[in-house]
Amino acid sequence: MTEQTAHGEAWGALTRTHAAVTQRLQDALAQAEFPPLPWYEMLATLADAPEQRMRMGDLAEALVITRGGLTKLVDRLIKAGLVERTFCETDRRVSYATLLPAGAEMLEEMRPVVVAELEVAFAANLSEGQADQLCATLEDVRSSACGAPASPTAV
Amino acid sequence: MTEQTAHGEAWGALTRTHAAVTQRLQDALAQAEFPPLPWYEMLATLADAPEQRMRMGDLAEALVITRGGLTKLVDRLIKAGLVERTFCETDRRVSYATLLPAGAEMLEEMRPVVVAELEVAFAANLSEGQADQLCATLEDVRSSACGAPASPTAV
DNA sequence: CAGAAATGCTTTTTGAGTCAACTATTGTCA
DNA sequence: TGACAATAGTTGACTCAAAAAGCATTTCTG
Repeated sequence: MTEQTAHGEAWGALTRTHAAVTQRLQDALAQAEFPPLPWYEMLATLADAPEQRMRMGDLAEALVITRGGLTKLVDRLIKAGLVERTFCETDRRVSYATLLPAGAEMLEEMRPVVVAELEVAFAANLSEGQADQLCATLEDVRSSACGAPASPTAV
Repeated sequence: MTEQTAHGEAWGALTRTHAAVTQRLQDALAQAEFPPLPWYEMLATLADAPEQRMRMGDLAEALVITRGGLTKLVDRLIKAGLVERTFCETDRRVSYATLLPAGAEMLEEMRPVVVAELEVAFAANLSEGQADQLCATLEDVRSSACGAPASPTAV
């Protein structure tokens, strides 16, 4: 009766599955002597962005980490020569993380490793349609979770 | 073309959804001035266990953290008087984390908060059947993810 | 057009978690 | 039996990330 509800079970499954897949990706990257998973996610996100750059705040949101955490993550990627910090002409508060050619190269080296692991994790027991269905369901849950809290702080 | 594959999308959805629900639970507990989520998970896991106790190694696996991490987590719960460390008569290497009455009480106080948030996150857009389906699919993915690596270290 | 509020990012601090090394106990097998 | 390996857990050094405070710039408002 840990959670006793079906939703509790779903929550547990979500946690365990996320942990298992994450672990798998991290292990695969580490074994190939590639940078850690957050680096890959950042490179991949920037590669998709217009002009291959993003504002710090937007990037933090995309990567699901705090702004403070992103600042330091970007620092590490800069030190590795994969990314650079550029600035906005019209608003001098904002700074961009901009993908460098070396970062794009690294991304292309890492991508097959990540894709292969995802194939194993997702494709093994799931049809194409099931994967799409999973996506849709998860997004439903996510959007629900982003709403107002259930416990209205009471009085 | 971040991931360009359907599985990449599924991976992204999994990550975002997990983060959103986790954040929601953490916020709700913090606002109610309750202990953090890992404490709840530990209390709930122990409450389900036979004799309300578990070996350290098993508990670590159930909570998806390392043994070293669990040792310290248990230390904190012990300091809070919610749990105690007990020992095995027949194998003096093993120690148990054992739920104390105060821990069981705390669990019952926390449970409604967590359940309410999970209801909102999962029940809002999901039927009962869909939730079960989600569970099953996630478990499939998890079991696939626990298999051997895809990139066979090459040569 | 000042002064105040809001925005964007960084810095600092703090705390939790991982990893590797270590102790203690039990199991194996020659 | 006695040495060696395997298992269970803890400890300490380190890394990573979150939270809160801080600084600079921009926007809003009277």
